[in-house]
Amino acid sequence: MPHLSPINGKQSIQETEQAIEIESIDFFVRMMSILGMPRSVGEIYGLLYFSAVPLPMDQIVSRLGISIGSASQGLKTLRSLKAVRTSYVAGDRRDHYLAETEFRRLFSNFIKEEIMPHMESAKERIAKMEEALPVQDEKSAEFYKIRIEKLKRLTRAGGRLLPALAGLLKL
Amino acid sequence: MPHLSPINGKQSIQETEQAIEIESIDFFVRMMSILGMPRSVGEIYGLLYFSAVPLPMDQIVSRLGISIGSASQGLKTLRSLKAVRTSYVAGDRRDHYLAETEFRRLFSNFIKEEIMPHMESAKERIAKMEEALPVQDEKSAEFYKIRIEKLKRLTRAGGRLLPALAGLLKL
DNA sequence: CAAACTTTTCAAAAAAAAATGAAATAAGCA
DNA sequence: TGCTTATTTCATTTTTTTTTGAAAAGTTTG
Repeated sequence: MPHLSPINGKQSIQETEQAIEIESIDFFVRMMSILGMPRSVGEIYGLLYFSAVPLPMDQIVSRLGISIGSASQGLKTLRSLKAVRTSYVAGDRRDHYLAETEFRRLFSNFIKEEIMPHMESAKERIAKMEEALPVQDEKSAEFYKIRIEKLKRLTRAGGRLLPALAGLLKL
Repeated sequence: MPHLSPINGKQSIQETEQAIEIESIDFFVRMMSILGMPRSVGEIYGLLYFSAVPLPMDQIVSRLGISIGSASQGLKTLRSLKAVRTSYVAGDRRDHYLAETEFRRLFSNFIKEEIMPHMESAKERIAKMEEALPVQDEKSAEFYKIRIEKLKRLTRAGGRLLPALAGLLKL
């Protein structure tokens, strides 16, 4: 293992920053992957989260060693979740990106964008089950009704609880 | 499109059950995929959810048209989440599976099994950041401290809120 | 205990998801 | 406007995940 520290054994400021950056990227890559986001999205957010200055895309590309295609796609995703925003930097025509660090808002956007649309289509699917049901008139009909009712309660509860969740997140 | 209904235009009980089964499988395949579970797991649960009788694995295999490997794997996953349980059927040596339909409990198990372990490793990663930090002693140290503090609040809130979530699920 | 049946495991194949990079497009500047 | 730089798009490649199927392991019962 190469010797990276100064002779006195203390790590330089750059080394500290680099160590934190690595942990941050690791942290958010895993976080995002729980939420079903690709690695690159986690990497970009992790890098920006501990950057005091807004970074242009080419900096993101070179520091993370990812392709410009991935960076562009990842930033698009992060923008749509409002997890990053662009900040104007005088005398530079590139977009510069900054991490949005208010997790409550991020979370709320994620639920609205990524989860709620599924709840809608779930409701449609339950409606189809109910369309099919009424013909059924033997004893098993009761069983089906109960199971469908459970699904309805689940989606209703989900639809109410999930958007309210962000509010519960007292950070 | 082939004519599947009887001449009177009403659908048979089997057709109704099949229609509901299809919607159920569709419903849970999507549900599970939000939670990062493979298609086969959703299919199996969707089939069992609307089955009044416990089904043995070979029934699951033949009705879903999946391999026995997938079925075995999927059932293992579902068992570990306590989303299915086996039920004894007299005079049959095969295991018979039944869906657990109490979503509150399912949800709670999912969080405990799939989410909480990540929260633990997140805490370890934050600890590493704090180890790296103290050397840093210029003005930017403050920035890092604030960001790390935010992460700590996030993981703390997550660790408390997520396990409590199932309790909020009033179905 | 051995034959018949059931289930699990796991290497290989197939499918799905993500990353790449180059061409196309867009946007700022002289 | 034309030149330069920045960004997006998307067909292709790479990587990861899931499924398959057959062999191994495990069970039950005659």
